[in-house]
Amino acid sequence: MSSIKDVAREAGVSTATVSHVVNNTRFVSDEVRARVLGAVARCGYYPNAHARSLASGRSRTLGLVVSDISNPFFPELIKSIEAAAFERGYDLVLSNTNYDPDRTSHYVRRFIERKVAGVVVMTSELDRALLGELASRAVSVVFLDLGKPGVHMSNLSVNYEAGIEEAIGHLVALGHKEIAFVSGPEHLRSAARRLEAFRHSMRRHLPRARVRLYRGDFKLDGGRRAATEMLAASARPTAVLAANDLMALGVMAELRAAGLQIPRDVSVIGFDDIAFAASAEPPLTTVCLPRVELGRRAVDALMANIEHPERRGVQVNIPTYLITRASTAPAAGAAKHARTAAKAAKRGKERAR
Amino acid sequence: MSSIKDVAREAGVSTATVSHVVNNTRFVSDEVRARVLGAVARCGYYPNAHARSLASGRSRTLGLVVSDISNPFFPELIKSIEAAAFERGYDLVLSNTNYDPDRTSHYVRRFIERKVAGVVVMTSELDRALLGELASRAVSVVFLDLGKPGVHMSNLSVNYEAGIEEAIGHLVALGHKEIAFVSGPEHLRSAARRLEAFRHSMRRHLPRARVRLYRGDFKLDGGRRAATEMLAASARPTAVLAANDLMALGVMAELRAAGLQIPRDVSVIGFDDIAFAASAEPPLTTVCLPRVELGRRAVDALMANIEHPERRGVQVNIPTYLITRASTAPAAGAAKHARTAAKAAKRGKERAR
DNA sequence: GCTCTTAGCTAAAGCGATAAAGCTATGGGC
DNA sequence: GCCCATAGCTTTATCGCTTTAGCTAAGAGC
Repeated sequence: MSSIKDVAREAGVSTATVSHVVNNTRFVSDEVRARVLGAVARCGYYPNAHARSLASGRSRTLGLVVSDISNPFFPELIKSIEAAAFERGYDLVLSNTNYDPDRTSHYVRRFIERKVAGVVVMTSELDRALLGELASRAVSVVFLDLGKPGVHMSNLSVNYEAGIEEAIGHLVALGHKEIAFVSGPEHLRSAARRLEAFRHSMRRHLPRARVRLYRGDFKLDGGRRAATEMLAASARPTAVLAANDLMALGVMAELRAAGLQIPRDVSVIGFDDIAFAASAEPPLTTVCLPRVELGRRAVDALMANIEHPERRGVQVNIPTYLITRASTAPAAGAAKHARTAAKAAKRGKERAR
Repeated sequence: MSSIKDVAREAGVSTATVSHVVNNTRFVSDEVRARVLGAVARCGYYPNAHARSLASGRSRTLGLVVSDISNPFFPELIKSIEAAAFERGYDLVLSNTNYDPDRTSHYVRRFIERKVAGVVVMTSELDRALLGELASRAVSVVFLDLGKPGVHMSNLSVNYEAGIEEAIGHLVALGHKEIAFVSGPEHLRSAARRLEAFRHSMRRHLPRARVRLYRGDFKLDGGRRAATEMLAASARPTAVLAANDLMALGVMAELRAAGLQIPRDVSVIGFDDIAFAASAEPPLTTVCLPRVELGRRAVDALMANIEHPERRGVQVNIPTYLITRASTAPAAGAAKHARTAAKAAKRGKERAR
């Protein structure tokens, strides 16, 4: 394919001039500019991005590290990051780590080899050693609750506390005292943060309540299993807060399969506000983690780091807030429905996969 | 950062030798190899991907074009494509077109500039002109129902007919005669193909039935609106087939909100088998479009094109098949034997999975 | 009328790898 | 003992661009 030399020859100018016309890096007279543009069109010239990056030392590429695209939390986030990158003329290289640290470091290495301008880290497998590796090569990084901002590094700090505080406040205001929490995989930082926020809010609102904890997996099934355990226990909680929407949906499905009604018998609150939350049956009350904003601000912060490498990274706070829908209602006596619930639970089991 | 020259100096060899050690492109004595590897480690050497691509003319990058990541059809597909690309040492550049042709061609241009080895096209905004643009620059392409295979181009052909035929057959066996179809946006090829398959199957099974068509948008709301229209009509269909799961879910939600029970009053079948289908209330009977396989085979085909540019692209057939869950039941008033037959079939299917 | 800017271009040195071609011991064949 | 293969490196051209320094002509200043 034709290179800048061919275009230069065709236009009767030097390659430098072609470069300046193509990149608008220097004034070129209208007449010459027109000639160059004509030649570009006639040659079907597309600049070679590799040659360009090699010569300029820059690459207009961002790396994105996520742990699992198929987790409904990510698609919208990725979409917003992709859109922001596109607007700025950056390409996005996607990496899905599947929570695997080896794979993660493999990807980091590739990003370095590619000389990406920056990387957005939306997972916690990427530890401080890897972050250091990136920073030492002047790759800008923006990460999610992975530490403090530093040279080339900005941090997005999600205010889990605010939303969870609102959620617990909401439940307490509705008269709930027996509130269960379905947590995420404990090795995930985001799960730990959510749990911590829950504990904190509970101490504040219901200091003497027993802490009912169920360990989940951030997936539908984890919610299902937690609900099954709840049903098997002697005293059911009147409300459950799940560490993410997927589990909340699982909880609702299992509870309903057991013949309970939501929110009449049990109130359920999720976290994240994935698209399905609003369309669930009943629509799920949930703590919204604004992902579109998160993505946009991630790219904003990254760009600031890229354009001003001398400045330290920034700390960006991402709010969370409660969206009240129909899965929460005033607490009622749970005892009343205990018997029918138990029976229904049996039927539900048979039907369950 | 240190380049191949620094490593060569440090190891006391030529850059060619370093290159051969790093890439395993030629035999190098154990002693020298060890020296080079030592130097690589000491220098913290990471080869510059751009220099490499420029010199070699290859790039180990794939482009992926999708129309909307936030459509639940895509995440799993992307995940499988990403995994296949990673295994082969290729990076994936993601592009989300939002169904916008301008954006799409912008991306194609970038892919060409980047000298991507191949691009996976999972959308139909990318027309034949753009495909030609890619092919003429020796970029391998694999696309979804966008035309015939050709030089550098392979086609993945989804057998919509098979699954929809199964679905209609299933409904007819259950005694349904009034079957409605909720279609997708008509300008999307995949929507058109699904509708066509529906029409064809209906002609086969119920040649004299009135064709009940509702125009949807591939989103939850489209399903909702279609259901609202159904409820408003004088005669309700006894079953509805939606062109994708999202709309099927929307149909179910709206129908239930109107007090109908599924599948007792209306049977619903979706298309795609997104993750949520199995967890819906009731679990959705749907036509599965195996996305993990689709992604894997897309990358396989692409790799074949890349590794054997002289060979013509191939035609890959992707099957679709019905997964029977709990959203379908015999039509009210249907013969009893149909009911038991259907139940038996259902048990068989679920076990088969 | 001569020098000095300045506008507007060109020349050419890299960027960091790959890869074709070339060089030099070493050892086998006879 | 000589020639020739071969193993194992090195030399160096090249990929296609950016970018610094430099060149030239035209107009400004006095």
